[in-house]
Amino acid sequence: MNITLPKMKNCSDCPIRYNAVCSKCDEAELSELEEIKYYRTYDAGQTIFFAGDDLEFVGSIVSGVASLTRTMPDGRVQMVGLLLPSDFMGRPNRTTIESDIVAETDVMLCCFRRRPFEKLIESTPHVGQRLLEMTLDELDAAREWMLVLGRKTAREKIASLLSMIAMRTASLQMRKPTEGTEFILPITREAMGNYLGLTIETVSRQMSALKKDGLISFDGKRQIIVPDLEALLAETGDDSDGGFLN
Amino acid sequence: MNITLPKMKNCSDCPIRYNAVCSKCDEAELSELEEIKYYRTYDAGQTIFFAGDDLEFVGSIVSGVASLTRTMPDGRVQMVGLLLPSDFMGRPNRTTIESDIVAETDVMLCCFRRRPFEKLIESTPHVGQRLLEMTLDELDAAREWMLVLGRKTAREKIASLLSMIAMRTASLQMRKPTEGTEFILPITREAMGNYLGLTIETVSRQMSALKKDGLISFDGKRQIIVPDLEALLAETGDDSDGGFLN
DNA sequence: CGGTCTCTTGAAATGTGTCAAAGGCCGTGG
DNA sequence: CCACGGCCTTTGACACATTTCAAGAGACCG
Repeated sequence: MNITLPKMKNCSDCPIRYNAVCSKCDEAELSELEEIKYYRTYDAGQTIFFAGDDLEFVGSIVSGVASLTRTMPDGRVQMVGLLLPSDFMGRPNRTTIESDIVAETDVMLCCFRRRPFEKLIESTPHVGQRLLEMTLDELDAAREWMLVLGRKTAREKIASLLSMIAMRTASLQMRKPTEGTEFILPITREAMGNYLGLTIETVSRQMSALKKDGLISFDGKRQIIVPDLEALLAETGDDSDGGFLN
Repeated sequence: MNITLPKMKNCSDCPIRYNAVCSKCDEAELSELEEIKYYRTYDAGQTIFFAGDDLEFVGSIVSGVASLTRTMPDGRVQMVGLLLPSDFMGRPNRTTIESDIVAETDVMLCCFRRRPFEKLIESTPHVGQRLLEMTLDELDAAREWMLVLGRKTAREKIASLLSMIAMRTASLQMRKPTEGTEFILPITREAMGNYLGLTIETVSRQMSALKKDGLISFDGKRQIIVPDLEALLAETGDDSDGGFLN
């Protein structure tokens, strides 16, 4: 899954300028950041960090999708986070990382070496405040996911994942999500299974079942068409349109 | 499950002074906090906030245990967080709360009305910095739990929960956890099930199985004795002593 | 056009849930 | 002091969803 990487020179051109950890920064703060930032790119499938690695840098996803996964000694894998453009990767004040971080698609990162970034948090409050907000949002998302993992059926899990991606895609495109939506699944069946705590066979079966019931259809393996998002949301087990639509 | 509530007048007597959101504050900052703080107590079983409630205050757990739970429309329940002494409850910059918060034991809170606290975060950086640290730790814990929920068997789930509580108890008592430990389970079987994504019957069966295998024994229903913590850890499916022991 | 990888589908195995009943603990009231 | 009722927990039998094991289909690439 190749995605053209944005070409940029400075922060004002940056596609995630108003969503990333730097979004609250004024011009002065931004130029401080600009001095220490650097870009890195990864190909789909490449591992950005291995669990246990020294966390030499932190940064923002500029484009692409990366996953955080934990692996048990016997090989069972659970995805514990999905990093999308503008999401922050790594954490200050921690020298090692405890999950693998893998580029699910081609990924471009805006990086800061960890130490200088930590100092920057102390000196420029807006970065710390924004990072707190983003971390709280991630915590909410993680908790939402705990409900999915702990209590939902396989069909509800798949519907939840597809709805989440559909909602996000629709909102990026500034469209009312009520009518039909289509999007490209940025992850493989295996990644879906690892995200949802299911085997790939179960993922496949439930995808087929949703298709048979007319809730989704495919265009190829990855392009998903959702003719009626509300109908799909009804399959998630959550409150109908649980606050998403309005 | 009753716990005697600490009697205090000011922050310097506070049992969580060096762990809570205020732990980085100097004297000046502390007296600012002191002016706006107030205490509240709840009986075991009482709900502190209902999902959807207006978040009028935030605060720290001074003593006791509270849980965060989400409930699906059909009644399925998943616990998404367990708040222990010094943990922070609520979040700044969010007007409503999306989980129920329930006192699992008698609970004492140190509260701040939300608005003044939000202002305080902007003015006293140490509070915000500490809150960021604590939130990042919670996020790590939530991710750890996603692995438990998504990929572990019932037996491994129970072993993970018991190990976690045993480790924490041992470290509070400043004891090497290697040899025997005993502790009081602060939660009911139902709460265990809700935490682990299991029914109470499965919890009960697995507890019995662990007992039959000599990994734990009971003294009453709630007092748990762990003769050999490493043996219990080996049942969690994680790396043997995964960084906990040292 | 053969090889590899991902995905789909089928049949059987199994772990956990569901339904049901009984046991233990504890406070209340006779 | 004992009996009663309520609540939490345990245990059993059976049902069922998901996993496991296995084979085949489809897509992509050299």
